[in-house]
Amino acid sequence: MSQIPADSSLVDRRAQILEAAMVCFAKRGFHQTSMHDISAEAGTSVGLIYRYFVSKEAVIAAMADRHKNEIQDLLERARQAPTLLESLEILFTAHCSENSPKVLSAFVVDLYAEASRNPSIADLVRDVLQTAMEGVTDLIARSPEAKEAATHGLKPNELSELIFAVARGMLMLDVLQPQEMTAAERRTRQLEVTRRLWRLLFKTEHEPVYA
Amino acid sequence: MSQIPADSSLVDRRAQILEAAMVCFAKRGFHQTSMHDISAEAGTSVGLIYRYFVSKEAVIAAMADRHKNEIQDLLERARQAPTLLESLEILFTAHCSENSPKVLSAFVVDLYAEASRNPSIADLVRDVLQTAMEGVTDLIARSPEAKEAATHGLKPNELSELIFAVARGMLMLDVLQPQEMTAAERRTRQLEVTRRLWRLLFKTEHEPVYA
Amino acid sequence: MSQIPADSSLVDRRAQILEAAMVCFAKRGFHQTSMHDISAEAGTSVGLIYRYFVSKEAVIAAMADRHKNEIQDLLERARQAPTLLESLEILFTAHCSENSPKVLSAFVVDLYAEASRNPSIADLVRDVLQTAMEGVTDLIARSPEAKEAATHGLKPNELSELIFAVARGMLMLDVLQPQEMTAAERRTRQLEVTRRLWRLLFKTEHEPVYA
Amino acid sequence: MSQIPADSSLVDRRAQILEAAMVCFAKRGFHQTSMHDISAEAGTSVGLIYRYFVSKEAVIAAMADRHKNEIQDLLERARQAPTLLESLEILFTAHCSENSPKVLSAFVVDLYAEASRNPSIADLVRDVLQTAMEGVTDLIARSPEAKEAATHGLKPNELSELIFAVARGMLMLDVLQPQEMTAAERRTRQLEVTRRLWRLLFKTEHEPVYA
DNA sequence: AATGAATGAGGCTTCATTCAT
DNA sequence: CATGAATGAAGCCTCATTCAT
Repeated sequence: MSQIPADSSLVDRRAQILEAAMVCFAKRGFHQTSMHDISAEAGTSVGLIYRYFVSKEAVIAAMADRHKNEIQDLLERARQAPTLLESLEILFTAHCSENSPKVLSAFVVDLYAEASRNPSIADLVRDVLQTAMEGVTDLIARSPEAKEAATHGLKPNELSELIFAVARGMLMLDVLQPQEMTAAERRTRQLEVTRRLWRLLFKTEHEPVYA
Repeated sequence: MSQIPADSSLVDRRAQILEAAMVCFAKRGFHQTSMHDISAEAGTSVGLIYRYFVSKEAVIAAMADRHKNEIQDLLERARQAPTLLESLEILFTAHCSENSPKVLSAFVVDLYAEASRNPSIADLVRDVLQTAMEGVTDLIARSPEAKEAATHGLKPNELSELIFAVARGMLMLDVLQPQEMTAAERRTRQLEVTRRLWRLLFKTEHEPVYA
Repeated sequence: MSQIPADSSLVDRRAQILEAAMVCFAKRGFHQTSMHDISAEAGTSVGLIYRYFVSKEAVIAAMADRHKNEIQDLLERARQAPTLLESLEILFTAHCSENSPKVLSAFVVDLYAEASRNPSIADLVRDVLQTAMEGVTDLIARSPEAKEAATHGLKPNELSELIFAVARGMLMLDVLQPQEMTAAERRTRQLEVTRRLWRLLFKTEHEPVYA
Repeated sequence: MSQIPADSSLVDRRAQILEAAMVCFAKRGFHQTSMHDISAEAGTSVGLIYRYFVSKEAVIAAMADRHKNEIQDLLERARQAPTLLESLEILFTAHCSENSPKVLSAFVVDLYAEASRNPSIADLVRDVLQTAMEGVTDLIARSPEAKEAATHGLKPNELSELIFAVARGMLMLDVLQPQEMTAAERRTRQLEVTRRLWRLLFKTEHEPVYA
């Protein structure tokens, strides 16, 4: 029943360490997180991390890479959604999910901060962004909502740029929310503003019903 | 009663150190910047910093505070502008200025990252944001453009929220730009997208002419 | 009673590991060589080394012991040589041989350095030295060259002491030679000076012809 | 009375640390000596060492440099001696002196070991050696002992080479001496063999009287 | 027998902070 | 006021050694 992956331990360990690193990075930031913090969170020894990562730098890079994959998965899931607006919602509320922490706003902001001084991180983030934006541009181009509606003379990629700008801006705002706020509350706050743009852009009369 | 030295060395020194700190923080981030880095940039000794700031933490806090003042000054200047769109432009291109570095995108992103784990910074940033947004809300409320135009049924504060979200989002994008890009180029890039929203919101037919 | 496996895997493994250790030790020195270095050079796992050696210390000790055996073999071969000078040459150019590395100058110098702080190594090195010197003393005592010639009133063991001192001194010089120098070139350099002493001591008129 | 050097603290500290390093290096070798060892021996904090040396590597390099200076001083003192043999004795018994440890045999052997894998150390040691040998070659050339005597047809530099080889070889032997042996005893042992060569080379009938 | 994942102590280095001058 | 030498805790990383498989 339970499938055992061939290279289980190796893959699992890496993933386990990255999971722990994500928690620490989101909580304390890259450079306030010590290798000891990560190993403690992962429940391993410090030395073990170096079996899977050459350096702390490499953990950060791998983390960034994982983020890239998460976003790609997210994009894939977004593509499956029946309507454009639902796609956007999937894409832009992942960081307000109760579930296992995959895309956390504090982490993303830190990632951009890191990108500002680490060219290889900058390249990666730019790449993620471009892929995601192209995905959304594509979604818009295919979307009946966007087609029918007069989108104010804006081209799909221009719409996409605006949508991503607002999403990033709201994610940035998210890190200011008090710790007490639940994921659901934060999600509501995010969508409130973001949807306002979407409506505007796509002149939708009737909103889809979200769970 | 108490004499306030208008430009005493005390004030100058503080400002000089903060100026140096800003350069370092933008270049390396808060936690990669050492006190020695700051003192070297300021051309003073390490010990001197401790005469004006109780700790590194305090330098960061003061830095955040300086940022608050910068934003308030900016807001003041924005209020002087003849049109709403010009006001917005002043407000949201300060970080692409050639001049002495007062509002730098890398610094702002770092500030938000810091806010995500330092409640007192978070409070301050929230405060700055609220003040600025109220200012813009007010500008919108008074603006003939916003009044005349059908602003899609959105209230001034809702418009303001959108405008700020896009501005933050574009600032975040700014840190990804390659180092070689000049301030002017980055400014163009920022405005290109941001103005698209403004036009949309305010249905302006004819753009103001910028230099 | 107890069967001694002539070339059992146990013996081979040990030898294989020691061979690898010699390469590493000569290249990096005892204490810069990690157990992983040795296992990698030997093409085995780290754990395996601990099946044959109780600790890294033990590898060094065994290495020293191997050196002792090498020197004894060398001495034996030296004894077979037809003339005293040929014997000496065999003895004192082993470290300039192209062949598999058995006596390497860098290793020997490191061994003496180690001896200076590890009494058991010091004992062993002293022992090796004494055995070899006694061997040479004996060779001299039996040698017609040394007998006939007026050896300046020096006794065989005094001659031997001088010969060994110069040989050690030249070996020490050998480690300073640039890496590019071939074994043959280094050999020439060694013999040039060393032979000068031999000639002096034994007043040989006609040199033996070396290859 | 006591002269205070202008840049006392800076020079003193460096010297103090190097002095401590020499003690540690001679006792444990370069790579078994930790920075903590050095700081403890010097009676300072670990961090302070980094105010005067960029890295441990730099301490070793400075140490090697100090050695170079010591040898040059020694050479100068050797030049002052009335006879060649006295000069040689000064030069080749420095490492058996009771006084503050300036040239220690264990350190020198370690230095050669280090030279075998660190090209910049090798360069320095080669340089020291060449300077010293040229000095001795010069002393020989000027020496009446060497001139009058038939030096076996050997040229001054050839004599010098032999003398240095034996001296190095005896220094190497010195590290094998048990710890209990006093400096005086070791000195006697060194000279016993070394002088035998000198006598041989210079055919001196009457020895100078040593203390 | 053999492997290599795992451990954790310890080494090098940095850096916020203090304090004598 | 100002300096920068000094401290020592803490961070990153390595490595000898163990042990489950």
